[in-house]
Amino acid sequence: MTHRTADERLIAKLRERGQRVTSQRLVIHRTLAARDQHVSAEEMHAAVRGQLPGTSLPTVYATLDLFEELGLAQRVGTGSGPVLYDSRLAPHGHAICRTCGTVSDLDTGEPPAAALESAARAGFAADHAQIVVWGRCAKCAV
Amino acid sequence: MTHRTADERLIAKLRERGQRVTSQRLVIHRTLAARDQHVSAEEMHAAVRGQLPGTSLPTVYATLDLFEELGLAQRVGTGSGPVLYDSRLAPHGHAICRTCGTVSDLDTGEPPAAALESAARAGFAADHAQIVVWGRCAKCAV
DNA sequence: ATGACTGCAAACTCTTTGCACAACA
DNA sequence: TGTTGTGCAAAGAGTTTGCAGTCAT
Repeated sequence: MTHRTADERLIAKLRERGQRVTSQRLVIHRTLAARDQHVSAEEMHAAVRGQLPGTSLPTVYATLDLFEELGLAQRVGTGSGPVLYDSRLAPHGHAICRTCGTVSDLDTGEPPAAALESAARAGFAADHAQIVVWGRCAKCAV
Repeated sequence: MTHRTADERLIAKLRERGQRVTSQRLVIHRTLAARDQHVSAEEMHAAVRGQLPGTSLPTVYATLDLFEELGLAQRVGTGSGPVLYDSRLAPHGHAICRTCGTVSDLDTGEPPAAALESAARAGFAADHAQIVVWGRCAKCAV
């Protein structure tokens, strides 16, 4: 996806909700899309400061939260260390190393229907599903 | 599983590693097993203080971490709020409400083979897999 | 012009660490 | 008796909040 179309999708979503298009939001969105990888708020802050000096960490947090609400990013809770935000929206999972905490992507395909059915049965309106795998990465293998 | 056999499994694992059997470990283990549900360290602390007053929060954290290493509990990172520990070791998933943060169990069956294969291909030694579903719970549905 | 957004600083929550004492082996 | 484990207090990491000023609309 080009900058142009990615920007336009963000702008459309913001306008739709009467929210403002700011340079911080544009830059953070581009940075997220360019990585196509999970990023922490701190990492995003560091990356964005290069392009837009003075950008604050609270703004990065607020913006990533906003993107999650807009469906442009997905939160990944690892259970240790900071929350990560992922711009890769196609279904995929994450492998978390118990030793070094590194998170890597997994090609897992669609989540099993049983999970979504079980959620629906409980009256839970699911909008995202992912598989999380725990273990030791190649580097940390015993 | 009775108290007796659950205790003995813990004791065996501790002895195996030359670690000590303390009343804190026994009580926390029983409390975790009795709930058969995800619990935060704070919740565990509150529950344990009733039976063993004076138990400290750092000890609860250390003990839950130890149980995870022993394979007696599983860490669940929700991405918002505290980490939860789960004593239900049979494969199941978690549904996390974006609004109220409540986590509920899902009967998801076995994790898809594709996920574990993808992990193995990357040299990742997986010991646990779970499905995480995001959305709105019945109470918070729009 | 006006209200949403931002930056700054401080507060807050959750978790870990350092150290002296207690208690399992 | 020798350590491992515990409690306490304090520090640390990550995230959120309050408020004054800025900027998109």
